[in-house]
Amino acid sequence: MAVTIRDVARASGVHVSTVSRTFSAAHLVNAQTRTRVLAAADELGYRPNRAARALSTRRTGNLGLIVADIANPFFPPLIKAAQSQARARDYHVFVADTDEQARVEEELVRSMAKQVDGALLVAPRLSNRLIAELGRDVPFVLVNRRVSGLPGVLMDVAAGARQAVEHLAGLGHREVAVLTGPRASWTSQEMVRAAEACAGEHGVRLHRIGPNPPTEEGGAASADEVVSSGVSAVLAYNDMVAVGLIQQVERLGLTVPADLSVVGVDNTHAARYFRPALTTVDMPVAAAGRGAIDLLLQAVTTGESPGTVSLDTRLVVRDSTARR
Amino acid sequence: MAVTIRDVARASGVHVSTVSRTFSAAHLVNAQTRTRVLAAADELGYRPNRAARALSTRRTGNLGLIVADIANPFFPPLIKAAQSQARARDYHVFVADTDEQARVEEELVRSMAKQVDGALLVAPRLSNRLIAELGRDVPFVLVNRRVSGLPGVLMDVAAGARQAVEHLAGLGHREVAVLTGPRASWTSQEMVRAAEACAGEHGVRLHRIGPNPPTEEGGAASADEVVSSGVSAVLAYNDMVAVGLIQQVERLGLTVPADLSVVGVDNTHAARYFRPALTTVDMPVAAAGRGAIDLLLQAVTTGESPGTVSLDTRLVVRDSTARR
DNA sequence: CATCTTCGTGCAAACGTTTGCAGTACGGGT
DNA sequence: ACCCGTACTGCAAACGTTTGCACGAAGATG
Repeated sequence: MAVTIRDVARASGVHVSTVSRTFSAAHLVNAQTRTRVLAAADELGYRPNRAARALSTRRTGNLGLIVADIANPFFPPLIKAAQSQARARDYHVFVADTDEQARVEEELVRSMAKQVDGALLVAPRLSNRLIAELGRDVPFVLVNRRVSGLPGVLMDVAAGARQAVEHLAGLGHREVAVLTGPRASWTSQEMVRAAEACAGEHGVRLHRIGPNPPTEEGGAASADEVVSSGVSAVLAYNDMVAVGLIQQVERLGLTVPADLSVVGVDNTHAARYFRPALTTVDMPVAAAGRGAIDLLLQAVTTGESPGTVSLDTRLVVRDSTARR
Repeated sequence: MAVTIRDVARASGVHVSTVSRTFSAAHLVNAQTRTRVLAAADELGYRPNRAARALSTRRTGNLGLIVADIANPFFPPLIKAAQSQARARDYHVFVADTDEQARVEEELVRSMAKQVDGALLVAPRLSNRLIAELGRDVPFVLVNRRVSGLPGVLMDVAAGARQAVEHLAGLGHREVAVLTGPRASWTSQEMVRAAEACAGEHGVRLHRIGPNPPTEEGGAASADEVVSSGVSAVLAYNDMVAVGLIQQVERLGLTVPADLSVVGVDNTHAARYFRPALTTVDMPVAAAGRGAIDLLLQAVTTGESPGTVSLDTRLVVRDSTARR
């Protein structure tokens, strides 16, 4: 039925091993034979069978990519970049979605472990301990999570948070709330840590409100607390939270940015077309996706764990923040 | 290294074939042996090797899912639904992104063909002829595209478009523009066809403007033409186009919906939080994803092509449309 | 000219499953 | 007592590759 290496061998008058080598180690075969084999392969429409190859080499050519929620606009550009980077290296990517649940995440990792050469864990919700444990089964690269001994790509959200707080301080805000994200989110922890340190330096009092689900609903739900806390500015865990918050406080009769300044994080597409357009921390999502794939493939092929790389973030000022 | 069927066989004192059968055809093995084997497997942490299985059965257990652009908010909920449906049936899903380019799409299908048991083509940009041709290599299910002989899931956007036109007609609009999408988009064709028929019935004149890229930029770019055409209402190819259009016409000094009513399509997340909140046609995206996977697995396992199913759409009225 | 490399190729044994076939044991029907 | 069917299990040949090893033919070296 399907055309195999054997058909190609027959058609070009060489042994199957030679055909195999023309595809997997071209330099080992004579240039003339190679072109002959390639011609025959092309003619017959031969495509190597990855399953068979996987069986021999113990490499599947597949990578896993686990995210909390594909529908969260933070992830698609990252997935897209990772995907195309992997494809360029002739790897396929399984994308899986954990619905923000640590249990599902663990289950996914376990079930993927044996069928991929490595996996990307993006903003995982698992405990460090469990991540380290699972990391013994499959090569991992973490995105936005730091676990000692495991390679990772971090977006330096701390720098962005500092810029945000300075920006707000510069606008005269002295009482600022930070809406934290999921408890297990490294990004959230970093953000809060940096914001607190920076607030101290600028004479700003920081109110911590959270944890909040990383969604519009999460933002909306904390509107009351924000209002009653008397702050004049908010740094939200992400753009969706910011949007949810803004909508709700406007329903309560406030205006953004006149009555309340709001800063988001992620610089998702939505931040640009929401009204007021969101001041937000830009995250280098595509670069992170590409970089993570590079690290992962390095780990997979060399067997040793590459280090951790950190990418810059920066504040993008738009219309949701104003002088107090 | 990894624990294989052979280890389990040894540990439980049976032949490998019996172990194999315990996992792939449990009814063929004695209940006692089965529990013994399962115990051993569990103890050793055995997981069947899918590549090896694929080699024997000629089934990979993988499905392909090809979309035009993961970052287009229309797709993630569909991907998510398809993904989880497939996972529940013990299939894995490769997601790939064509960047809206037919050539890339063709290449992707070809390269996936031999490594998946079937593929979902969502809103493909390829020609019918090519789709039919590629369909001979792999079982396909199409979403939002009708190609005779191939199974598909269609969202009845025509019905939604009719409702939209009736809605606008009811608000007193007599000159309406329709911003068409990519030339190869079945959705766009359906939408225009239905809108035209319906416009005729309600004494509305329909101006066709396009094709437009299915993005905000696409919408923004057609703002001039919309304004100069003198229409009082617009039906846009999708929500992103609608948003882009609205932003641009507001830059030109108009107000939506006071000066121009705009209807989107897709009912993406953004439609809800954009200001003005978008009147739009709701698409049953998750249901389509699940349904498409079901059809695909049916095609894969029975070998015969299931039919085409059509899902309802409906107009959701929000704040971007008003009486003329 | 003998010896040593290098290069290109073939041979055959893996890789971990599945599955058609054959064999055994047992219980029931005649 | 015999035969047959059923239920289970083992045997071994696939599935399509890769890869260590061996071998022969040149070419290089002394």
